[in-house]
Amino acid sequence: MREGPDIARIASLVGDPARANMLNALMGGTALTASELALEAGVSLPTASSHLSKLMDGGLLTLASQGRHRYYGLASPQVAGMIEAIIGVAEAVGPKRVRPGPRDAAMRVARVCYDHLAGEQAVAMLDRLVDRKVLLREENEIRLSPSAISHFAALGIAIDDKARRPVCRACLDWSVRRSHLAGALGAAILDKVIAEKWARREKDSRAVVFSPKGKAEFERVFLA
Amino acid sequence: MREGPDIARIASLVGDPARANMLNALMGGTALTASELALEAGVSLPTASSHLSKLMDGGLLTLASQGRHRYYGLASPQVAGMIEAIIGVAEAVGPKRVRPGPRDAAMRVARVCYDHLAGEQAVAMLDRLVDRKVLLREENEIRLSPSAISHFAALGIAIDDKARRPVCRACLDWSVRRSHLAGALGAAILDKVIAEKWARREKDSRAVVFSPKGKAEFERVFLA
DNA sequence: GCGACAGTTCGATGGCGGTCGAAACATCGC
DNA sequence: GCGATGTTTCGACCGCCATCGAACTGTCGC
Repeated sequence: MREGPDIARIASLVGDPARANMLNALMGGTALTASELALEAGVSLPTASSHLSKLMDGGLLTLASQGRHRYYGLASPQVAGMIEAIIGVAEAVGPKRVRPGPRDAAMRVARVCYDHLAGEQAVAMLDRLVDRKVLLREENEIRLSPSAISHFAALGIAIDDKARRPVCRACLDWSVRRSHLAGALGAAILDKVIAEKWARREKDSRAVVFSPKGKAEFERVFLA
Repeated sequence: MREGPDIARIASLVGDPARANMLNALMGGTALTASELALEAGVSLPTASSHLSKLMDGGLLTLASQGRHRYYGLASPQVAGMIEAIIGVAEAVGPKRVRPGPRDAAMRVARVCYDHLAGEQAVAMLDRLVDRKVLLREENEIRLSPSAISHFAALGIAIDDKARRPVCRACLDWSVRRSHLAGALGAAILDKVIAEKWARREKDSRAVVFSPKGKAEFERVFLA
């Protein structure tokens, strides 16, 4: 009966289907407006608004007002991590709806996780960067090697290791059971993958689909 | 509106205060009976029973019947990991009830996590075992070094690397932000700590409190 | 200024689910 | 067998909360 942190409060926020759908949508990393989230969750605008204010109260979301638009996003990578953990259990526990459809398969290969790349490709990339000693992996933390800054600069990715946000972070993958690269660097790499049009984001999904040529380029640059 | 795994279903199971208390209690690692869990959650027996069957349906618990006793335990380390992740967010988000009381402080130093030791002491122990190359850490996995079996045998811990359960696993700590040792070996070490009376489990809490002498012994053996 | 659009607040409704007491069921000790 | 103890099932009650329509607030374009 003694209780530490109010875990039920947090979990029940995620426990409503409408809110869960919203959070799931926000796992894509881009902040969304109330109307978009209402559509995503399949509820009316007033209902969505009520849910959003609850999620705000609970500290799970951040809000950025821009004119008459209000963009909601996940409050922190930690929240994203929690949701991934819940997804992991739901996957493991409810293989009832086992339709490993094309979208599901695509998700395993590559998907967006908050603001960086996840999935088999992302796991392989981190492994390779560590092998090549561009990044140094120690326990669950990842650090830049001395050569990292010039290495990424050559790819057109500027690393600002003075920024408040950690440059590298390990993020556990739920499909593969290993880490991929999160943090500012992970985000920058995802940006590059999209900007170079190596891959495009699947509409209404976290899946990231590489074009044949894009895949080859990505592998040449990050997996060679 | 498209949905992958049923995340709301899982989260709502954790989202009820009574069930959250039960799960929290089971994070201690020992399986408990329905009556104990009812007491823990502060509800009547029928209510507890109903909650327990829901948690079973949801795949979060396992059940071991022994005569007229029925012992409930967490279904998997993955479930334990999810709960730790939720606790982490609840801690981060709700610093309203900031009473870093003695119990909380003790929890940070050492506590039980499912069936193994967590907290600062546990993190330090894993670091040291890796430094001494008894264990090998690679990404998020931990492996035995060739010398590990004899090393632990000398401490009275037999390692069965043929068993189905992984011997070593990394488990992320929510207080410290790094890994500690889980898996069969982690469990065996916790057993030893308790059996040697180096520490005792705080009543009704996950905290593990070392005696002065026990702490010295533990540090001599694992942190030297 | 005014109309259009984005979003929130209010009020009323409905249903799901948590709650308990009583009774049924199961297993133990003897 | 019998009573005692642990546990689940049943039935009824109650409250909370998700839901929506309508009205209100705020911001933009012009």
